[in-house]
Amino acid sequence: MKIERQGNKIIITHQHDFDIEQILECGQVFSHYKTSATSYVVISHEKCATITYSPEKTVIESDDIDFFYTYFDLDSDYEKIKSEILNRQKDFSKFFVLGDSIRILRQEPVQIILSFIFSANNNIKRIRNFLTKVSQKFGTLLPCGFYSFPSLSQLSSATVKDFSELKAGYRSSYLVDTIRRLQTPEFSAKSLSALGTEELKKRLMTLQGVGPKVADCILLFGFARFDVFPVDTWIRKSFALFSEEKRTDSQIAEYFKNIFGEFSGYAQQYLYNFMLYGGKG
DNA sequence: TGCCAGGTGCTGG
DNA sequence: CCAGCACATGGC
Repeated sequence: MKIERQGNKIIITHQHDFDIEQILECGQVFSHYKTSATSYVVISHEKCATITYSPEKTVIESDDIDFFYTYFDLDSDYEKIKSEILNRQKDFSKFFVLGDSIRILRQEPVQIILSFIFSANNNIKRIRNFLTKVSQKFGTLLPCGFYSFPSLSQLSSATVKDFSELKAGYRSSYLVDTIRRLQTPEFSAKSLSALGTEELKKRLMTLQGVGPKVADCILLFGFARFDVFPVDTWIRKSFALFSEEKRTDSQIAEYFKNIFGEFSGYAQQYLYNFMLYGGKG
């Protein structure tokens, strides 16, 4: 893979480990828009990037290109990550078939926390539709023509009724309560980043609507903690490919973490993507 | 149409 | 501690 910087652009060629469709459509991010057959717009909090792509190259363009260099995890070596996974389980390569150019995005924690609270027992289309409505109601119209994901201060006035009107259902009160708690000292960015993975998971699980699975997704996508293995309905189904034994979600997570260790989060995302697109046909 | 979706909270044993 | 159930909503 070749990464080139030109002004406010990043140009990627020889794209062995970068496929923008795989990256954006693998269920890790919900605040992006397909603007044409060959372009996307991605929103992270108040930042916006335009991505145009072809089999030969991908061009990322933004007013804050440094931010998106980190966002797309361009410092990480995915050849190494994939080989580490294969070292730990030789026949895992079959799960790369439908997505071997995924990257784990470095997303904004508040956006991830609120998005994944809504994700529980829900489908990706509806999650995206809801978050778009939240952005339109509470966010700011950006120069790129899309709305920002709202800040906590923009959301601080939101009520249960507001979210109910946006069809958040029973999650409305979880969101309101979480928005309030995220503004308290125990959820300051500084105090959270000081915690180890297990301690941070416990802290996150004190939030309404955050159980073990949502907490793992927040750790992986919002805090770049890769020693987690979120178990959702697709991973639960996939476990039949690994063992005939009936296991609980936490036992399934432990099974995979024992194999993949510090690369668990990456392995989970490849397996999840395989099930999501392979399972549907 | 009924089942399912990147599950969680609550309750009873 | 764990199994079982209710839950808002809409995609398919």
